[in-house]
Amino acid sequence: MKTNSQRSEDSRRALVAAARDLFGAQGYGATSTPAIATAAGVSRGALYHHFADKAALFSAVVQAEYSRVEDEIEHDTDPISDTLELLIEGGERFISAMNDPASRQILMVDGPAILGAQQLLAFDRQTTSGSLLAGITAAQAQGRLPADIPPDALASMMSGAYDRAVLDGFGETDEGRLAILHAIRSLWFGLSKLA
Amino acid sequence: MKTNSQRSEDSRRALVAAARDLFGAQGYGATSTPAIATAAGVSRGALYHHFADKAALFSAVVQAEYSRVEDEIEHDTDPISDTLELLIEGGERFISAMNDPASRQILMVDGPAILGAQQLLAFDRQTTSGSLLAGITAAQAQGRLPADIPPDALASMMSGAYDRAVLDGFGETDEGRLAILHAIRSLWFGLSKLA
DNA sequence: GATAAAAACAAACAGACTGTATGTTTGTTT
DNA sequence: AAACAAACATACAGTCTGTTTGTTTTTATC
Repeated sequence: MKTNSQRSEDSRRALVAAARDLFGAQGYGATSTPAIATAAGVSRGALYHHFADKAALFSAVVQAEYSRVEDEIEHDTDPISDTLELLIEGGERFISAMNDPASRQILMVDGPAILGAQQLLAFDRQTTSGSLLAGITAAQAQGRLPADIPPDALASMMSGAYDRAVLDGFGETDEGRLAILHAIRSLWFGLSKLA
Repeated sequence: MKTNSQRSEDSRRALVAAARDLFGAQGYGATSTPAIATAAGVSRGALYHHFADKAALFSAVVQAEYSRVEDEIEHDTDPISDTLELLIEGGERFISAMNDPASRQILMVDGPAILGAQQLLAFDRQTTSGSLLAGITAAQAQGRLPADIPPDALASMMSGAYDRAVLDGFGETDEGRLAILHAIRSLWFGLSKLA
C-alpha cells in the first residue's frame, strides 16, 4: 500500500523519463502518446491525468533537461577570478554539456517549434543565456569587455553561436571541439582588445 | 484550354504560396493539408499529386524562402573592396532580410524540426552560411582575420549568432537593430585585432 | 479529327493519433 | 466503515495524414 502522492510522483517521473528518451531519439512529431504511456508502464489516461496535453508533457521534459544541463555546467566549478576566463570556461562547459543528441533534439530542435521560440528563449534566458549575460556585465564592469556593447544583444548572439556550434556537430569530435574552443577564445579575446 | 505543364505549374505555385502563408503564420504543426489545399484553390488530391507528403511541400516552401532571402541580401550589393567591411555589411543585410516573422518561423523554427537539423543546415551552408564562410576565408587570406581560426567553425558560430539575434526580436526595433549592428561590428573588429 | 494513352485532379477510404468522457480502482478522511 | 477524493483505465468522437480508386482534361497516335 503506497501513499497517494508517492503513486502520483512515480507515474509522473516514469512518464517524463520515458518521454525524454522517445522525444530525444525520434523527435516530438514521431513520438505518439500511446508509445510514451507504454514505455512508462502506465495508461494513456494517466498521462492525460498528469498533463494537460502532449505539449505540456514536452514542456516538463524541457524543464527537466534544462536543469540537467545547468547542473552539469555548474558541477565542480572552480572559482576563477578573471571574468574573461570565466566566460571562456563557461562556453567550454556548455559545449561539453550539450554533447548528447537527445538533449540537442529536445532543447534546440523541437523546443522552439513546439513551445514557441518566445517561451523557449525565456527558459534559456533563465539558465544558460542568463549566466552568460551576468558574465558579460561583470566583465564590462571590470573593463575587460567594451562597455558600449548592449550586453543583452551580445549574450543573445553568443548563446546562439554556441547552440549552432554544437548543432553543427563540432562538439562530437576532438578536432571539432578544439576548433570551437579556439573560436570562442578568439571571439572573447578579440572583444577584450576593444575595451 | 491550357497546356498541361502550365496547369501543373499553376497548381504547384498556388500550393507553395498558400503553404508559405499558413506555415509562416501558424507553424507547421497547426497547419493542415485540407487548409492548404482550400487556400490554394485545389483539392487535397492535387497536393498529393505534386508532393510526396506534407513534409515535401514544406521542403519546397523552405527552398523558395531561402531563394527569396538570398535574393534580398544580394540585391543592389555595391562592390566593397575591404573584406572586413564586406562581412559586416553581409551581417547587416541578413538581419534586415530576416525581418519577417513568417520567414523566421519557416526557416529557423519549423525548418530544423521538420526537415531535420542536418538537412536544413546543409541548405544553410549552400546559401547564407556559405557566403559567410567565403567571406571569412577571403579575410583570412588578406590578413584581416586571424588565420589560425578554423573558418568553418567560425562561420557556423557567427551564422548561429545572427539567427539568434533576429529570433530574439532584436531586428524588429530600431534600438534592437542598432544594438545588433554594434555587436556585429565589435565581434568582427575584435577578431581583426588578433590577426 | 477520332481515339487511345497519360497526366492532372477529385473523391472516397483506411489507419492512426489526440483529447475527452465515462467508468473503475486505490487511497484518504471522518 | 462509509463517504469522499484522487489516480488511473477504457471507450469514444473528431481530425488528420496518406492511399486508393475514379473522373476529367490534355497529349499522342492513327
